[in-house]
Amino acid sequence: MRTETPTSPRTLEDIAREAGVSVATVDRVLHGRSGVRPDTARRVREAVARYDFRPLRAAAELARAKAIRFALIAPTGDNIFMQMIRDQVDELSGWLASRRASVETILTDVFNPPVLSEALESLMGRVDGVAVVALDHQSVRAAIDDLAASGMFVVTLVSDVPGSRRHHYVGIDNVAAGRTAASLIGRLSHARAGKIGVVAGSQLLRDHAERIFGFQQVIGFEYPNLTVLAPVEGGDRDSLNEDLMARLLADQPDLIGVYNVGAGTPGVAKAISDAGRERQIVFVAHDLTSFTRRALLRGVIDAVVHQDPGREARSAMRVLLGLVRHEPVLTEQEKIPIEIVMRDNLP
Amino acid sequence: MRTETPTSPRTLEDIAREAGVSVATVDRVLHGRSGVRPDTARRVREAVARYDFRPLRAAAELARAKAIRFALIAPTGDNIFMQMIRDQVDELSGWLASRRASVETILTDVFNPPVLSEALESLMGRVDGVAVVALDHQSVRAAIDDLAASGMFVVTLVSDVPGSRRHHYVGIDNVAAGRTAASLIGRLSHARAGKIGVVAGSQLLRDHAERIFGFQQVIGFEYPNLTVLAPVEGGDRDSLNEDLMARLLADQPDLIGVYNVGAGTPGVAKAISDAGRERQIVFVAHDLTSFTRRALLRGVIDAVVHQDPGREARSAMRVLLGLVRHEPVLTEQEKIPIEIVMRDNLP
DNA sequence: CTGTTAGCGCCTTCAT
DNA sequence: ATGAAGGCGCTAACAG
Repeated sequence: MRTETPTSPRTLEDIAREAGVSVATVDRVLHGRSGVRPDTARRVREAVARYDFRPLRAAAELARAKAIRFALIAPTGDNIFMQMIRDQVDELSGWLASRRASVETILTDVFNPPVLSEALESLMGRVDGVAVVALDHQSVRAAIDDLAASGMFVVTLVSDVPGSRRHHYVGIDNVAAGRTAASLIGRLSHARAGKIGVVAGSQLLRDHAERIFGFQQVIGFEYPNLTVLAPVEGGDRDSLNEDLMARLLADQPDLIGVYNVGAGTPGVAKAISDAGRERQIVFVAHDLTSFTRRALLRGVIDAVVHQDPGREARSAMRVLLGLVRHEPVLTEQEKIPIEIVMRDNLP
Repeated sequence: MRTETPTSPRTLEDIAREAGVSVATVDRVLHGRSGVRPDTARRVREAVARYDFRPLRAAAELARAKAIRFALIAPTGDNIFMQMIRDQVDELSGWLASRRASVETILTDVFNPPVLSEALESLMGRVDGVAVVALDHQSVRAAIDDLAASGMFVVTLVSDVPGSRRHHYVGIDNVAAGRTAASLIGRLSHARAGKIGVVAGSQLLRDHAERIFGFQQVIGFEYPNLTVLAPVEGGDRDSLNEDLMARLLADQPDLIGVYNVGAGTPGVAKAISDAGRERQIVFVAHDLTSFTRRALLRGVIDAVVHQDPGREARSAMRVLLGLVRHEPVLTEQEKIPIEIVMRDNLP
């Protein structure tokens, strides 16, 4: 049995001949430009439909070919996951170059609203699109809206700014990610009763806040045997996280699970190891890095809730390029899945 | 702080001028074609390097532009996952058409080696590349080798044929998938002791055999409390699977987990539900479908080991197109991850 | 061994 | 409202 998808047969010129008009007119109809009598437009559309005509992308690209400039705004500092994002974007430079496009990476203190919004504003008129790891704050939202209003394309990355006029968000559904972490801890803790510690970077980060929300929701509804302690905030830093975690372990003898919402996982892990509680505590963290990979293999971490930085980087650049070229965004393909990584499906 | 990736500045012609040669010579060097004196080649390469020159893809594509034909060989029958693969490939027809390419889907009895290899042989000279869901059998391997030798590109899909000359395999690591299923069942069964049932389609299918291997390995080494029963084979059919599963449940009162390696999950699920053992048995199956999605939500299935059919379809077509155009395959980007899907990270 | 040149299919002024 | 024609950058056939 066979299903065929024949090659679209002809070119603009064939369609033009078929419809009894010139190529320029076909082009106008194809791009919905004005200046075509409704009647001729119809004839053209019919010819297009009859042959299932699709303009050859390569030719269109070549004919347009203008240099395009993008920017990536990402946090300074040693957050490994953010480094991976930056590296992955850098690795796209070849891909972009062969399309007459380029990215410029701007590192900034993302935790500081005025600094971040100034970095955004500084791009006005200098680039065609920006991908930004953003804090969800009034002034940041305003800056994004400004840029969008000026005709620039804005994509939020990893953490969203929902109220804003950003054109697209590239990242996981963080509420669902929190729920996922909760059900992992719930199911891996064997119906024992006890307390669950939550370590976050800052609840001002929308992704962190959303994860905590989803986490509490599922534990609260489905695991009455478990109690979620109030989240502690360590600013995504190892040293602070280690102190906070050590105190938690000392204060809560019946702690049976830990959820680290943000970065700084090595600090949390160290405190757990130093307390000699590795095997007794179910530990779920985010994002696969060289550290979390080793910790999974050693059994310190039980599961990682992951988002693929390579995929996010590619998606961001692909979406920006598509927006600039007025191509439709394939939402299905651009959705970033929440990945559960345990020892045996380590990629 | 800023990192810049400037747009590659110029065109073939600029490089030619810079190197004091003609565009044709630059083109030759760029594509490693013969007929260039080593010395001039060096000068060209230097100019290319100096400007970090990248040829504009769109122009190259346009200049080459030949119609390309692909085929997909997939199983007949009502296997939902295979339907999804077919649908996803069909949905790429627009993407392909705008690149002067097309796919033809050929349905065949993949379980039958002679039929499958004949279907493969029939493509000889008719298409430029084929993606095939293959049985790992002597005659199939021979057919693949024949096609490859004739200059056709062959990609195996979902299930690999390792000994053959196929150019690429698009699909998950099935041994790792089996290990993943095992550690899910092991960890979700709360250290209880008991038996684990395994239902497969056929051990002649390489993917099924590999999954079983990985599964037994992990349960054997890491969960001494669990015993894996001999796999039963239901040919991926619901009705047969249901019977087999019902018998298993009747015969094994201490059955605490079930791993369904292939399709026909509804049959297995029905037997478990009818026996009233939904809550007591840890059930892990493969591939997210409308059925497994509902079963996850209802709690009948505890976890699904998934591979994304859309991603596989796109990867297969992208790789084939790349092979035909002699572009390098980005192995990193084309790797298909093993996804763990539980209720809370349902996409 | 190297250079010249005519396209590839579409977009975009500029005329009409 | 419509058409004619010159590019866009690269490839490949043909000349030298």
